[in-house]
Amino acid sequence: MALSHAIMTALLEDDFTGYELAKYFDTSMGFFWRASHQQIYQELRKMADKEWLSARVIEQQGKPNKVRYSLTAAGKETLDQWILAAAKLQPAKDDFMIKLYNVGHCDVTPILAELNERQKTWEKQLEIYQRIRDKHYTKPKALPDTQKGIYLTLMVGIGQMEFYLQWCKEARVLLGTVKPL
Amino acid sequence: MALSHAIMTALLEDDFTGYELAKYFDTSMGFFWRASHQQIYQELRKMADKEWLSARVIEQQGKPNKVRYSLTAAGKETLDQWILAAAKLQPAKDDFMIKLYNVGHCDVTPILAELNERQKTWEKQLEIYQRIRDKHYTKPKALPDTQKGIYLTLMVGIGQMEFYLQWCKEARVLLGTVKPL
DNA sequence: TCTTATTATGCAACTAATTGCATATGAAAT
DNA sequence: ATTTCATATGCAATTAGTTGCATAATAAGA
Repeated sequence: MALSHAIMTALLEDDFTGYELAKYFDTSMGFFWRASHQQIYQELRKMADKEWLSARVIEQQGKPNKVRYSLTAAGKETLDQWILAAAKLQPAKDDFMIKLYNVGHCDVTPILAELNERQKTWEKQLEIYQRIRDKHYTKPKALPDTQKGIYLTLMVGIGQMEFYLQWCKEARVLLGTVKPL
Repeated sequence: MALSHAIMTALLEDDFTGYELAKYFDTSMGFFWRASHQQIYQELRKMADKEWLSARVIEQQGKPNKVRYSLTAAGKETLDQWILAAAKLQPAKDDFMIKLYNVGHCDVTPILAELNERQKTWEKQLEIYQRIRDKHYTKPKALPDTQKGIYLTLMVGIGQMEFYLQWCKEARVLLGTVKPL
C-alpha cells in the first residue's frame, strides 16, 4: 500500500527511474523503508496503469532502455488525500525480540552473539546518521521547509540507535546472568 | 516466516488454542508483533501439517469446537535451529515517516494533527508498559531465567515510547515553523 | 586477463499478510 | 426487548513482499 506513496514522495523532488529509486530506498528513505528492485519495478508499472505516474522510455544502446517516471496531477492528488487519512500505528516486527522470549528455554549463547552483531550494526548506522546531520542539518530551523521533515526522520534514526546502544549494555549484563542449559 | 516461530515461542510456556493465541498477540507479544486471527488460524494449520505442532480437538456444545495446539519435539528443534541463524535487521516501515518527507510539498496541518494523535497513543502505551514493569519486573536480576528476555523486550518498549515522546516535542516546534501553503 | 561491480530491467513462483464476510451461542449491558 | 461483547473458528479474494533466476554491456580492479 504505502510503498506507492513512498515512491510518489520521492518523485515530488525529481523524476526517477526504477533503478534510481531502488538506490534511493537503499540510502535516504532506506532509514525506515526497504524495498527490493523487483518490488519497485512492479509497483511502478501498477502506478503507471492507475495514471498516478507517467512513464517516458529513454532509448540506450548497449544497456537496456531506461524508463523514467514522473508524478501526475492525479498522483499528487492521491498523495495529498493519503496524508489526510491517519496511518495506523503498527509495532515494528522484530525477530530478535521473539528470540529474547526464548531465553531460559533455549541456549542463550547465540542470542548474545547476535546482540553483539546488532551492536556493531547500530554503531555503524549511528555514525552514518550523525555524519549526515553534522553535514547538512546543523541548524534545523534555518532549513528550507522541504527539508524539515527529512531532518525529523533523521533524528528518529539517531535517537533509535542511541537508545538501542544504551539498552544493549543492560541486555548484555542481564543475559550474562542466565545459566547455560 | 517468523510468525510461526513467534507462535512456537508462545507454546513453550503452555498449550494454546488459536483464539487464545490471537489474544496473546494482542497483549503480551503484541508489543512487537501483531497478527490477526485469520493469519493465526491459517498458520496453525500449516504448522500442524509440518508436524511442528500437534492438535487436539476439544468438543463443545453451543460454541464451535476448540483446537488446542502443543509444540512437538520437531517443532522445538526447528525453533532451536532458527535461533542459531541471525535474523536480518530490517528497518520498521512507518507510514508517518513518509508523510514527514512530504512536509513543504503538502499541507502540514494534518501531519501535525497526526503527530498529536500519536503522542496520546505513545503516552498511554508508556503507562501500560511502566505499570507492567512496576508490578512484575522491579528486580530484573532476581527474575527466573525464563523471564529475563521478556523483561528486556519490555525495556525496549518503554525506551522507544520515552524516546518518541521526547522527539515529539522537537517535532512539534519545528513543524510549527513551516509556512502554510 | 579474469573477475567483479555497475547499470538497467524483467519474469515466475511463492510466502506472508490483509480485508471482508460468515457462522453460532450465551451472557451482560442498556 | 434489543444490542453488544466474548467465545471460537473458518473461507475466499486480494494485496504485499520475497526468492531465485535471466539478460547484457561497460568499466574498473586484481
